[in-house]
Amino acid sequence: MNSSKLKDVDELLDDAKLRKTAPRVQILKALLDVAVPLTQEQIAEKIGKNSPDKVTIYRSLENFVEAGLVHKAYLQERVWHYELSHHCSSIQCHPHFTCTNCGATRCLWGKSPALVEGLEKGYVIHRQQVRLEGLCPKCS
Amino acid sequence: MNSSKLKDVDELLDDAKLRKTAPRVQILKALLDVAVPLTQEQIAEKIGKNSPDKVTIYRSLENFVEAGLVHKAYLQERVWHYELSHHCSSIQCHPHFTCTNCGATRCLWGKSPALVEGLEKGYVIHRQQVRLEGLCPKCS
DNA sequence: ATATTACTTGCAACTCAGTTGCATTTAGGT
DNA sequence: ACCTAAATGCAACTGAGTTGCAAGTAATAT
Repeated sequence: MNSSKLKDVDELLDDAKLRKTAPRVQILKALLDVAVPLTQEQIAEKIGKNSPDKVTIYRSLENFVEAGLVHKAYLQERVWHYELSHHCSSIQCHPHFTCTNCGATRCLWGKSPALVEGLEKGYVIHRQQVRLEGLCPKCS
Repeated sequence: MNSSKLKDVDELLDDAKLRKTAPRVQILKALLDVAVPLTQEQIAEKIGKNSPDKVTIYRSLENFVEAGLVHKAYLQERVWHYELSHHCSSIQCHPHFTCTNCGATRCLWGKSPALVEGLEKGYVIHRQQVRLEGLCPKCS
């Protein structure tokens, strides 16, 4: 926790017009700390023993998603991962690469493929998500 | 159920070196019948009242995935969807478009974006998945 | 054709990420 | 300081998918 980060968190909450509560600050700081998407469980672990209840974490994350602060992605089986959406275009987040051997995930900033084209008239694309599976340098 | 389809199913199972059992034939026929990915529940519904147990459906689908006959995709929240993989490249299935209003899903055959490039040395891509959300012509 | 055996199936009970209901607490305006 | 809508925490729930195990069956060997 450093002061510049705290300021960021305050600004994020202000801009999103969300009340500044302890759990929300804790959760946002946890997300600011890392460069990869986290699950509810990982966030709780990162915050430590005075972490908010898991229900509160889920609800806060949902608030953040509604406010556009956070993106939600499926990376591994049956678990949501959350990450800050700052620096993502609204229509397309960066791709995620997950190693099928060690499970590590990497964000591929600036490597988004072009948006799918050629859809019939009437289709409106709100979001494109790209997920990659394979082996990371350690495991290949 | 028509004979050409039955023949297809037989061939698929033979080629995959899987035993020809009633549940597997029923499930493969259900998948051959449609052009969109189905959930376990939708498959059971499609087969009707003499559908195999849901455990059997899951296990058969898993067998098919291992054999490369079927692809698995997350389209909606927390539910796996399964579809035949015939005519998919092994590294990249076609993208899927899901309407956030009516929930309908469409397969975008032949509209795959280029594979993500520029990964650091050592990364090996086994699979790229693309998911689109937005509005379909009926809902836009 | 029958026996053998490894593979499959079905049931019941379980797991676990995520959700819901509700009583209690708290942020932020008055 | 007070008030009220919004946020929190606990306990109980939901539902997709899984596991263990006994019973059934396809494909092979006899």
